[in-house]
Amino acid sequence: MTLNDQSRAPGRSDPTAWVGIDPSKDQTRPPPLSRPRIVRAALGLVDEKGLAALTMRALATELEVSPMALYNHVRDKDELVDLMVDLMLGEVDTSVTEGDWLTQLRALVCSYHEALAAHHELAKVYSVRVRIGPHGLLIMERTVALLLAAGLSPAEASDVFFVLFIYTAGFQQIGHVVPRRDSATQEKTSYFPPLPPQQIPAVTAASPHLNGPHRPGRFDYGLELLLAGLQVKIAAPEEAAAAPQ
Amino acid sequence: MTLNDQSRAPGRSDPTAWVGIDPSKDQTRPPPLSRPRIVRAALGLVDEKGLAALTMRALATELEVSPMALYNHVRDKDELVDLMVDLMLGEVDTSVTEGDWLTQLRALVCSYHEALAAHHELAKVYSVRVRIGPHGLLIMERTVALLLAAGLSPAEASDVFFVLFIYTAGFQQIGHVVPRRDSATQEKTSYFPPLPPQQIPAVTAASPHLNGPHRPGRFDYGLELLLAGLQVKIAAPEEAAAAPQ
DNA sequence: ACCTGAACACCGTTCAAGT
DNA sequence: ACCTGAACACCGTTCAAGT
Repeated sequence: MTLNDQSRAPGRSDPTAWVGIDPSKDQTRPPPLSRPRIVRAALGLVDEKGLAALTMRALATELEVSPMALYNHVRDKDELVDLMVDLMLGEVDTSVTEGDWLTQLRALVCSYHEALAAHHELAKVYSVRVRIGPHGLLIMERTVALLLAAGLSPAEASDVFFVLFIYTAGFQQIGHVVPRRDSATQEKTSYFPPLPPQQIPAVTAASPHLNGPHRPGRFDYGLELLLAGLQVKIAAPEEAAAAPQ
Repeated sequence: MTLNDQSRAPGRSDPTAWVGIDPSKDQTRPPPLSRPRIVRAALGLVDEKGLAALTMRALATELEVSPMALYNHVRDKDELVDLMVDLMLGEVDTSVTEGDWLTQLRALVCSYHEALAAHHELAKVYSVRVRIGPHGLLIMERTVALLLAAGLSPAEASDVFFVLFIYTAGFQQIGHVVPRRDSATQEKTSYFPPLPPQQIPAVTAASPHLNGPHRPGRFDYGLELLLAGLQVKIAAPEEAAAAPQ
């Protein structure tokens, strides 16, 4: 369940050993191309240089290989991204079984959050679509199982799963308020367009908290909000079915 | 507050009238290029053909103009997208002032959700970053004001704003589980990789609800979860400050 | 089976030139 | 001031050819 899970083809000896090259400095004579090696290199590239830097051509030069060589191991860029996401999700700890369902659920979602935060450039890719892989399926299974254990119906457990999933994934992509560039001076200005403060008193009052990156405990705060609401729904399942609107 | 808000340059007469062309079929002699006309055409293009179809070149041919003509009205594609997002956010109804803060907040978030759902291809763009415009700022102001009216501190109101914002925007991008393509047969298979059902009992039990697009009331369900949690926090503000984890 | 170079059909954007 | 065509520096991917 670590990053290295997919990295070693079992039973294959080090191909650089017989040449007498120190295997620790494997940059000099790179190991042969393989699906796991490509995926790990791609994740490293995105972590280091951002999602926009992920280019089949750039990845190929990183691996010291022709761009087209990649296509022998990966159908296209879409499939590569799917594999990268599942590699990232392999870092999620799904093995916690101590405590009640709420404790386990909180631990699971927090671990999911931490895996996404550790690769938050890749996490942005959720925006497009989710093609679920083995690790993603395992997380799904554990989450839904805990919600069923809490007494929810399969339909309601699915709804809650999606809410938790959407909040956690969305947290990585949304909300980082970027300062605007002043169209004339090119300089970064305030994060909101020039409006007199008296027209936006609430934003002005909360300005230091609304600006900039997320404050450290913000994810946990929202998660507790969701879990508190969940406990309310479980305690009073009748009127919770339909929204009062 | 409608789509047409930016569309009419005030006091400009119809440039096709003097030629004797029926202004209703304005496709024959297009009106002169302008920032609002470009932005509306771009939004129409994305709504109709998807986000990937938004190309400066495609937009230019849609407007029957050279690609480079657009750059006289728009700095680059990034700025165009910002303008499109703010046009979309102009559809949000921020004028509801009846009822208590909770009623107003629910109405505001629902209207926000509906605007995004009406242009859900464009809504995906939130993934990258948010460059807030005048309409976005107005929504921010109304939301934070309602939360302050509910008795929250500026810091906590900011946290809640982001949670609502992340959930609503994230709902448009995340969770649509796409079926995988079988790597051999090219046919769409189940949305999860082939694992024996006894290894994923919870997913199997909830399978009809987890698969496919979101069920109709799912957004409202998650919103009520959040609002229920919010009411709990407001009722017991002391221990709510720090997450128990 | 795996890798390569050349080429195709695209992008966003710069630039010099037109009116 | 506004628009144009040509060109630049990129993309992902197909194809025919090599070993």
